[in-house]
Amino acid sequence: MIDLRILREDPDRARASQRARGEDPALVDQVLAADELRRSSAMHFDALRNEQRGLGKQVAQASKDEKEALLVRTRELAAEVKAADAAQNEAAQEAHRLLLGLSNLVEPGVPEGGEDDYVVLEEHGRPRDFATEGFEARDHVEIGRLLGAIDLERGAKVGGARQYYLTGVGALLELALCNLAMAQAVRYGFTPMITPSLVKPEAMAGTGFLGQAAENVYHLADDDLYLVGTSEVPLAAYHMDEILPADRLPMRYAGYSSCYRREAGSYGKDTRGIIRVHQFEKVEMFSFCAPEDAAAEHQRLLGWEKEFLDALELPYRVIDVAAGDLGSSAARKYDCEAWIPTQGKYREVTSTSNCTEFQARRLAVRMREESGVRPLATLNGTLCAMPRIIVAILENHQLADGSVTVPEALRPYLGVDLLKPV
RNA sequence: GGAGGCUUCGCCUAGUCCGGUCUAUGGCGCCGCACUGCUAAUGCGGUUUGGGUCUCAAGCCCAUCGAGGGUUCAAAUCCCUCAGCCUCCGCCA
Repeated sequence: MIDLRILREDPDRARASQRARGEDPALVDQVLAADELRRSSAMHFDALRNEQRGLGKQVAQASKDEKEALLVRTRELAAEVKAADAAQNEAAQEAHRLLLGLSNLVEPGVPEGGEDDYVVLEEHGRPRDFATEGFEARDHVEIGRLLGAIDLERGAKVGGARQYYLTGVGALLELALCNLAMAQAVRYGFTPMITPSLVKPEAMAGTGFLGQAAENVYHLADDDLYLVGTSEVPLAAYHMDEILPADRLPMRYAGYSSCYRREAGSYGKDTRGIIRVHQFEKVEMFSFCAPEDAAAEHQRLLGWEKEFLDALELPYRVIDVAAGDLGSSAARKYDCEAWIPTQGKYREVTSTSNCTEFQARRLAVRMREESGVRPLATLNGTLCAMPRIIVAILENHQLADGSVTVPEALRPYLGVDLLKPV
C-alpha cells in the first residue's frame, strides 16, 4: 500500500512507476478521486455525529418536557447519521480497494522493461568446461538417480506432476543445507524461525500475494486458508498490527518452511527434474528496518546470499530485475542466478526484494521512535531454496563417474566429502 | 466436537448486573518539569491508535473498550453472530 500523502503530493511519481511496471497509470487518478470522496463523506458524517453527541448530552440533562422537544430533532438526526455513516464506509472501502490495487513505487535506477530486460551486475566463479575435462555433464535428474538422491517417478505416482521424493543422500543433503544456512543466518544475528505454511487471508493479502500472483497460490476453500509460497508471508505477518521499538531495528528473522506453488501458466516450462516443483523447503531471510536504512539492508541481504553461494562454490551472477518483472510489493529486486551446466545458462536460485513500506502499511507494522509512530520497511531474501541449490550442486560438482564432490563448507553438516553412485 | 469462563488506551486493573454524570478509574512503566550535595524519595504535568481540519504547529472534530451486526434520541454497558485465549469433557497424532 502506498502512502496517500505521496500520492496526493506527487501523483506523477506514482503514474511513472505504474508505467514502468507496465501497469495502468490511470489507477492513480481513480485512487485520488476515491480518496477525495472518502474525505468529503467522512467530514459530512463527522459534522452530523458531532451534533448528535451534543444533543445527546442535552437530552440526558433535560427535564421531561424539554426532552420531548429535543427528541424530535434527534430522531431525524439519527437517520441522517446512519445514512452518512453508510456512505462514509462505502467510500472508505472503495478507496481502500483501489489503493490496494496499486503496486509499490519502483525505486529509481531499476531497469525499464520486462522479464528479459534485467541488467547483469556481477559474475562470480567460472563455469566448468566439461569438454576440456573430457566428459559430458549429466543433468541433475540423471545424477540424482545414480546417487539414489531423487525419485521423480514415484513423486509423480503419488503426488502427480512436479512432485518428487528426496531419498537417501538427497534427503540428507537438504538437511545439511538447512543447517548450513541457519548457521550462517544466526552468525549475522537472525532469529531462526520455523513458520506456519498455512495462513489466513489477511496475511496473504497483506504480503501482496493475492493480486496478480493469486493464481499461483493454493487456497483451501473449506477453511479459507492459504498455503504459503514462501515463509516471507508468515514472517512479514509475524508482527502484523504491532508497533516495534525503533531502537531494536533492524529485526531479522530466518524462516524455514515448506513452500507451495501452483505454477499456473508455466505448463511445459522446466518439466524435467526439480527446477520447478509444487512443494519445496526454503530458508528465507526477512528484515524489518527503518525506511531510510532499507536500501543498505537490501545490499546486506544480497551480500549474505552471495556469501552462501560462494560457500557452496557455485558459479553465479547477480541481476537487477527490470520494473515489469518485480512483484507488486517490491520496489527493487536482485536475483542471484547459478550456472546450470546442462542448460548452458544461469537460473534463478535466490531473490531479494526491498518492499519499502508497502507491506508494512498493509499489515499495519509500525515503528515507534521519540518523534512518533510511522510505518517501517520490510525486506526479504532467499538464503537457500532446496531443490534449485541441490540441482546446482549436483550438476556443478559432478565427476566423470557420476560422483559429486561435496563443497567444503557443507562437509561438517553432511559428514562426507564425496557422494557416490549407489 | 460439547460445556463454562475471559478479552478495556504498553502491562495490570475499575466500570458491564441497573444505558446518559465514561471526556474510560487507579497502579506500574515511560517522558517532561520542580525540589534536592549525588542517587533515591516526593510533587506537578503528560503518555492508545487511526482519520480529518489546518501553510506548519497548536487547537479542534470524528472513530476506537477482541471483530462485525442489531436495539435506542443515546451503547464499554442490552441483544445476536464470529474470533482468540483459559478450564473441563470427548476423540486423535
